[in-house]
Amino acid sequence: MSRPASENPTELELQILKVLWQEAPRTVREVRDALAQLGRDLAHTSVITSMNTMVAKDQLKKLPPAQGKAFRFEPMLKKEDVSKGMLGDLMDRLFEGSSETLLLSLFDVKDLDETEIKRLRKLLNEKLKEQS
Amino acid sequence: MSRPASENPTELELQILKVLWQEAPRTVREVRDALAQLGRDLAHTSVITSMNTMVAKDQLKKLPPAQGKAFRFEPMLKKEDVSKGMLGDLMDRLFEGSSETLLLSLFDVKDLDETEIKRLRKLLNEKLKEQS
DNA sequence: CAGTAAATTCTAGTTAAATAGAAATAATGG
DNA sequence: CCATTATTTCTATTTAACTAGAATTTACTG
Repeated sequence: MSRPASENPTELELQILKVLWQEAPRTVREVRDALAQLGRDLAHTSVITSMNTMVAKDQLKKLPPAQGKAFRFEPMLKKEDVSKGMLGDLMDRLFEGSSETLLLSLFDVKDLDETEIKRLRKLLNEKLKEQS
Repeated sequence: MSRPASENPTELELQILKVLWQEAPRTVREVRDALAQLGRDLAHTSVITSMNTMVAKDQLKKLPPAQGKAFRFEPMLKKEDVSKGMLGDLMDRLFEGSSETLLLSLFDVKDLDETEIKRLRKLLNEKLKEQS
């Protein structure tokens, strides 16, 4: 046996998805430029290769060219779903599915200041209200 | 160029670390058995190979045999640090470093019930208290 | 002390992920 | 309609991650 394909997007795939979540559809060149902007300077062909495998994985959809010859791509996954998947995965693998343990760990990650904690609390209160 | 080594432990490495966080030091056989218990049934040699690379990565430390001939291993990383690293990484990559966005996503992951939300709120309140 | 049982080391194979060049293709302006 | 230029397709390379067998080493037991 070998390494299994991960359920969630890989690092590059995530970056490409994030670019397309901002605006879609986009051509490979547009995506490449956006990645370069973020400091990920890839060859044009590398981006194509990656995006084509993403199409094969049903992460992207390939649309016919608008005016030129360049295909356009749009995301097939929603940001919320990917976030949900990745965070849920981490929660299961690392925190045994406990949201509390996760929150406790969040305290370590960033030194949350008072304002931030209160904002988080506010979120919880709103969630409580909308649920009852 | 090729695929870069990930900063954080891989899946198998994480499972091995978790076993050793429960109790250490342990021998390869003990770790292997614990993994099998969790449904990850690997050949003895596979576990050795993996644990040796973990030693090379300074994730584990190899201790001399106690009575038999089997080396014992103990974790060099603390659970809190790994959690911090992995969660922080996810927060940066997916939520642009925003703990609020992360918390909002947490709502999607699990349908938190009232009790759970209140427990989370309690955690925040305690954090507030200890910080002032 | 020799044989056995267990552990380790060495070697190797597979797949995923990342990257990119060469060749082929297609659009468009002169 | 042809040459240029951008785009895509095909192919290939590299490394990480995962897995495990063969050969070797080591400890204990009768």
